[in-house]
Amino acid sequence: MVRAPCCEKMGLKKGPWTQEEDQILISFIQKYGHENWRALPKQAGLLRCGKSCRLRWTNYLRPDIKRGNFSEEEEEIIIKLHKLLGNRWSAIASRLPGRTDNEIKNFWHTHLKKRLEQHNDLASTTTTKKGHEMTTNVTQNIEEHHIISSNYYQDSQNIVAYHPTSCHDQEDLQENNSSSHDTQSNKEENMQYSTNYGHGDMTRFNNDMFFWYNVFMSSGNNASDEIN
DNA sequence: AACAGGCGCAACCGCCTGCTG
DNA sequence: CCAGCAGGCGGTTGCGCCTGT
Repeated sequence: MVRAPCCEKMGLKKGPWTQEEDQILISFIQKYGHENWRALPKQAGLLRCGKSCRLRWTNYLRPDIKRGNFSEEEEEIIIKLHKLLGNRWSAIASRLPGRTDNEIKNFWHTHLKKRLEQHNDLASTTTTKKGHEMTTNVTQNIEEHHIISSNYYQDSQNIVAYHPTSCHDQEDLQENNSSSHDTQSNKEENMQYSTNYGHGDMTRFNNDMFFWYNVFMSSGNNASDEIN
């Protein structure tokens, strides 16, 4: 399949957006919406490609974007969800109203990644010293559990992500807030464990189900607080 | 005061997926 | 069923700012 030519081949502008461009984009979207990103810059009189406009809008100009530092609660949620979902930033962002995938991705790479690495170093030395003594920190519980759960992920041919049905209410709520979020993540929200667990795996399945249910409920509570 | 290196973040790039004709 | 298009996603880059020397 041949890829459609992008900005650079069309003589369109690249790089940082000016205030004027922002203003044009905002007022155009407020008036006409953004049904067709590719046609939008032409209609709005912007020398940008549609992709660039979409990015600028979703990551920066959208009115419902929450700017500023991440709260501790948000950090916790990101860490938890990253353990669960991996680098699927849009899926993580869909649970943090007002935060964009780009923002979360940046925050992860600049703050949390390092912090967790340090934390892991500490944890490993602690474990060496104290054997299996573990704190009751939720993150550490996830750490342990991830070993099992990541196997489910890796075996994606048969096993898909598990989300408790109780999360669907939250998803429904968030659909209004983040309409731009992908069909992929929505799809995943609706996924259930497949029935590929063998009979002997059902205990593990139930334990995992219970564990992740708790994780989601605890993070979900925080998220719904944000919404309400 | 000047410089170098690191950091943070906005923006870009290329691939993937879903939709449509 | 297939090709093309548009939107979305995650990885990466580039640049301005900050901090340490």
